[in-house]
Amino acid sequence: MNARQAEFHAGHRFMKPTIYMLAQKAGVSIATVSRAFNGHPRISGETKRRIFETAEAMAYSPSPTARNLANRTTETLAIVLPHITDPFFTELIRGAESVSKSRAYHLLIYTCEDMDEQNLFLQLLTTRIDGVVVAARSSTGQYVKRLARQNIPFVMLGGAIPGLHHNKVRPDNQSGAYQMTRHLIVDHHYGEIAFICGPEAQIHSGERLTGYLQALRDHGMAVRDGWVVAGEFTESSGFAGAKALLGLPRPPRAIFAGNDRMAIGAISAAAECGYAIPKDIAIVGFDDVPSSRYLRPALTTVNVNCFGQGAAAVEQLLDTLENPERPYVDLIMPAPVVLRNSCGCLERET
Amino acid sequence: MNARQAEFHAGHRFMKPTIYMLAQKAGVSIATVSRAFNGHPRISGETKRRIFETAEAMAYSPSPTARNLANRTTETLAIVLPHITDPFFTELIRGAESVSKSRAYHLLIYTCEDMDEQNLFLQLLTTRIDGVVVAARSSTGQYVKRLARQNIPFVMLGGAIPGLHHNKVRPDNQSGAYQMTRHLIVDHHYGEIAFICGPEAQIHSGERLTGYLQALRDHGMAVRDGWVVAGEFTESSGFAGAKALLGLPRPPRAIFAGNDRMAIGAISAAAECGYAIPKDIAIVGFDDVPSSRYLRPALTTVNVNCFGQGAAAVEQLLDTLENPERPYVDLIMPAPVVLRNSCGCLERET
DNA sequence: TCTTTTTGCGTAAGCGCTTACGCATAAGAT
DNA sequence: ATCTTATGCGTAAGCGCTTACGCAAAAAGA
Repeated sequence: MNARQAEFHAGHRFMKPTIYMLAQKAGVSIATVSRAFNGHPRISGETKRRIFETAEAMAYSPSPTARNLANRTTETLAIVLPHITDPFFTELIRGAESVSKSRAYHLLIYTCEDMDEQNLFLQLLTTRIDGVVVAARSSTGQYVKRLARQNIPFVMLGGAIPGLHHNKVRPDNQSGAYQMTRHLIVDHHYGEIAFICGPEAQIHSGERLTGYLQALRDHGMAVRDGWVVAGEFTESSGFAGAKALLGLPRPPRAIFAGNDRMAIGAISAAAECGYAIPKDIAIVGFDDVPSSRYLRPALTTVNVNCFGQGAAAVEQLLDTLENPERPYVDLIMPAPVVLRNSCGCLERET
Repeated sequence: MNARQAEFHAGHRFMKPTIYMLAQKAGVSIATVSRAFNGHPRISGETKRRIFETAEAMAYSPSPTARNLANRTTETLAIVLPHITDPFFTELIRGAESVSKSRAYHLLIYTCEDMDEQNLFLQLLTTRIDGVVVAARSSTGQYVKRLARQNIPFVMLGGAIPGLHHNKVRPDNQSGAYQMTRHLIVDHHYGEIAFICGPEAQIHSGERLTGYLQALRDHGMAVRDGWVVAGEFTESSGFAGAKALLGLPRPPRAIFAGNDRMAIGAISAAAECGYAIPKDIAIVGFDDVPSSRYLRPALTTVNVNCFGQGAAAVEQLLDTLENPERPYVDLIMPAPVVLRNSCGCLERET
């Protein structure tokens, strides 16, 4: 079989060299070739040298697919995100990529953007992955259950699936929003604080809103009608939201945007309406995306350590991959307030 | 063998169901199962139904790896980028993803960020891909040659490898920069125009610089010493570059940043130095990333259709994958100037 | 009714690797 | 010099699929 295969292959024109062809040329068996490429100890230096030499000469490199099949592993992870437009998610990816690379795993990125979630998860099943990191949306649960059923390890970012035990990492959204609101109330004595909320489909939105409301309540402040407006976590929705707020008969003294992108839009809107920030109106965000310090004024926001979340998620995933018996962990990342200028604090850091 | 394998598998606890197990339970041969899952015409509706039913019941889904091996294709593409922090690249990815999804391909994203290029390309060889899109940097050539040697189809984004025939798509950087400079000179009569250049390693940088210089020359304007400063295509380097420029004994009347991120940094710097934009100084960018219209003032820039580039690149790749004899194409994307406010033009679009 | 064609399915040989076994030969121990 | 043990390598059986080939039964044609 060995010889026949080698001959057969040699007969073809552009066929990629296989382990059979290499073995034949190097005058060894395919087992030896395999051992050379896998760093097996019981192989002589001389043989190894010869194999690598011939491999180089014929531009051989082992077929990853065949390897995957024989090894029953792909060394590949996937990360599922709503989209990659938001710096929040790109930072997440950077974190995830950083640790998957350091542990020699490949990372596939999937976005729901131009595909409904259901199809995405179906496609996920047709690819070779060892595990998945899923950035939760409220609708994600049902699909993730499919993964669970197929016994594909996964970790949820920012959410939990009821009735399912699994790894998760999430920022402490509620506390972050609470502290930020508290800062505006207690440290700046702003009386009227509006909130631009993110989309319902994103789990973060609700948690941040809750923190904001809780802080108002705890400090005896009423929630005025029309002071919580809906946004989409995008610049344009932040812009629109702020315009609406500023068009109110009695505009707020501060705007708390549910994320930094909306804060950026809100700042544009306020500037366009002739408001000085933070003198006339304070605007703060949430996420602390890298560019928020390059805004003028520099954005006061809540740091959720996007990079760290991505990194932690992959770390957990790889840990349970290596040790399936390992108990699931629920990692809650602290979300500290980062004071810059847009709230009225005066530090200057660039 | 069939029966033995099935029994063997059944004996294990958590082993994923294989085609053998499914075939046994459904009372057919593995060939029939395979045919059912591949939409083969010569199979009865009844049998197919039964197979899918049992598959559903035992949560079977065919192993992608085994399929890949048998089919000698992976339906997976890779895209190699310097990083994903820049919206330019995320748009590129969006474009690439959009067409690869529509043609039922998977897309792997690779960044050089925390890994030197050489390792990245080595890792690329250990994954299962049918082709690669490479966003060129000046150092990329040598590595891409390796791909060529392994007969892996690829297309270059923004650059060409000398001595190698291949597909490429690139923006018309030089013409875009030329037109933008011309706009500042001819339409606004700005006499002193500085340029913040991108890093040498990125091919775009040089081309844009060339266009800028050419326009100055064509309009009889001298290039003043110190008016071309080096940047890194990041906000912070744009900030620093602008600061340097504004600290000059005779600061420029306009700053042309080599990309939008640097323009954002430059705007911050100018604002911080008390300059009004565009009244005191005009600042323009390059790329037209989505958020540039949410800057205040809205950024005048050059549109390079990042999304379109990514899409076109994948399209070309898939085309040569489907038809290897197809001649290589060199697609040059137009790079029109987009007039907004930061140059002094007054349109208001949001 | 007797071909001929079509339909539905099974058998077995791959796809290109890994690895358990096992067998010489070389090295070490006694 | 003899008996272990270690070393280097080959044989062959998988990994979980696809598919060419072939055969029986059903459908169509005569």
